[in-house]
Amino acid sequence: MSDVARHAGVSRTTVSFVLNDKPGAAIPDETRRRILEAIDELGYRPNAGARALAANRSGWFGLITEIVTGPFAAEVITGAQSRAWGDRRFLLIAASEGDPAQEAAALDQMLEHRVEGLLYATTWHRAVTLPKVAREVPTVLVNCYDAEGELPCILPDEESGGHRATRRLLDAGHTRIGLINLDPAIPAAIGRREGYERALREAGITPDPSLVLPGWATADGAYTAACELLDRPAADRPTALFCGNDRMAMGAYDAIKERGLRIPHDVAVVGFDNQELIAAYLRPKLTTLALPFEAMGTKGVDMLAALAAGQPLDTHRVTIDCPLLERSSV
Amino acid sequence: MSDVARHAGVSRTTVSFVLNDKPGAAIPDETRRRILEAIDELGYRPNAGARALAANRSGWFGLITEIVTGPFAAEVITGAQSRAWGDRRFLLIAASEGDPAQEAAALDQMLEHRVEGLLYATTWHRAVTLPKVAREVPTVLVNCYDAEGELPCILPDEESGGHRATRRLLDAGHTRIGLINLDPAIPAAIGRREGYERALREAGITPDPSLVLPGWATADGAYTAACELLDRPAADRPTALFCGNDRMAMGAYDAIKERGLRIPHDVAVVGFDNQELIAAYLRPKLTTLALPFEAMGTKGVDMLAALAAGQPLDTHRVTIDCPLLERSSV
DNA sequence: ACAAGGAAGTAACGCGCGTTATTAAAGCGC
DNA sequence: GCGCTTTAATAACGCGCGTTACTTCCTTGT
Repeated sequence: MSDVARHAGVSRTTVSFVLNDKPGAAIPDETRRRILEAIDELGYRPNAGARALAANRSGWFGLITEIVTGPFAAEVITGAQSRAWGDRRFLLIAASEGDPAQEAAALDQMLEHRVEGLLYATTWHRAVTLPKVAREVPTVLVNCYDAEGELPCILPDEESGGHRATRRLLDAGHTRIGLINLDPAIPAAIGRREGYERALREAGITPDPSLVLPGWATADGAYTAACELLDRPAADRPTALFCGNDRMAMGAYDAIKERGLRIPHDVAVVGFDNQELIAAYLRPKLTTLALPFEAMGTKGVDMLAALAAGQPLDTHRVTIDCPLLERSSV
Repeated sequence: MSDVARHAGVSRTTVSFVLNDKPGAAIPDETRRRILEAIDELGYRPNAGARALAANRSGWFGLITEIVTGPFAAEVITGAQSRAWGDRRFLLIAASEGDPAQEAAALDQMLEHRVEGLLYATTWHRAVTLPKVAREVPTVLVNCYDAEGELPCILPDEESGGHRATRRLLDAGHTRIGLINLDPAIPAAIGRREGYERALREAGITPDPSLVLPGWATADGAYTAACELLDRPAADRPTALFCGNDRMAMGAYDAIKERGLRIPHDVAVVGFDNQELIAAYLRPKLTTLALPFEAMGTKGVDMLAALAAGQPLDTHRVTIDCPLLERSSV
């Protein structure tokens, strides 16, 4: 920077002023031009670390995920990344791999790097408890919530997702709709079932509990559940299946095809999660709901930016819609 | 740090010495203990940015990928991450999204952050040309190579992968093995075919070109190719299919099942890429080869660390084996 | 007794930059 | 010509730390 100043025949301070567009500093166009020219000629590049030190503003946000591998974390990263870079902020990413020791180490490093905020994302919607050092810095939870309800969090709107899926099947003329659910105790299963039942009631149909079976989040479990539903007498048999996730839809597909039934003519299927590799390559392609991971990532950075700037949050608990992706299974 | 020094009754220099285990500095245990105690009591945490500035060693490596989403990039990140954190180095990750402007912007930021090395990873094995600013810093290519052959690169060993897959099928007793290949012009397709033919020749079988069909990297293309192979007269019909990737194996599965043939009893299948969501959930589960993305990521960081330390590289072009994952389709 | 040498610790500079207070020059009204 | 304001630019300090050169005190050997 001193070289640039010398080259342009000004002081280092002046260079700093044009570099930062310092408001209140009166720099004639001619001087500014000379400086920019010198920067260009010398190939000068400001040192981000030194700027951070001097300005007491690191520009870093931390992002802790359970696993980096896996489509979900990657989407959160993508969303957070794009939003952060656009704002000239940067993401220090770490994976805890579910190991508290690694998580603590990651947290330590982040604090040493003086992150201005922390994003904590989980693979599936659930409750978490953070180490208390995390309180030293603004923190936002993504796809999870803390039991005490103290930290702001961003969650998928499971209920409206369940409603939207069911509604889609109702619109296609189905009235007996089976729900092959996840583990019934987890928030996703609870919310989606609520949405499912609300959609039915709104259509004047009383939800039939015998049409709701757990599929235990596996293709095999869903296959078993689907077999049970499809082997009922014609009058009791559902003409559509809403599956808790896409892997389960895969199992359901097998059960349906095995019986010589066609998708979607005989049985329609809606999945959940939009795992591209499954949903887009099943035959026929699977209509499913997407978990809004990318949107959750960008929203997380937004909230962090607000918190880091000392602004209050309008909402402590944000839910984001799960959009329906139409393919060919309905 | 000054607070810690005052609290422990020593100078800041001494604190720095114990913090960095400065060799040659004689610190009595008693003094060291007092200092560590003060650190603990005051909750002192060194400022990573300031250390980097003073030591003139940022500790950052840059990682540029085409897409963050998608299983491949995520694995590279995982591998690089774990290796880097273990070495107290950190990864500044950016996605180019295939956009040269974004790529240039990312590169700029990385250089401003004074990365000590750059990892450039692509989604599929191919040639690339980097912007020349990338030459300002040690660079290693991952899953790609530069046409000039100047930059060190890490590539999957496609040939040995093709050999291993074919060998597995030969060992299971198959002698007529169909190859439903990727776009025949890309390095992956060429290498794998070479390995396939070498394995056949080693088993005393002359490769039959009519058994090699392009599947164009899609499930539909592979379905078509598989149909063509399976509809041949029994004597010409392959009893095993080696598919260019797992999505194509999916298409092959459909063709096989449609004909009432069983996997693996009537037709065995081997895929490539190990896309967990497909391979592990197809029924039966798919035996496939894994692209060693994670290993490539860790190796990349290793090479970068060596380069950043000024050590020469033993090999300019590293290939890494593609391990076989046995499941139930052979 | 004294020199030599090691142990323990420190003052002071510099890393690359942002920022504040201050100065010097230029413009303006009378 | 003199005061006053605006414009243009700078010297100097501090951010939090690593490091070098230097000082002081204590042993040890003869």
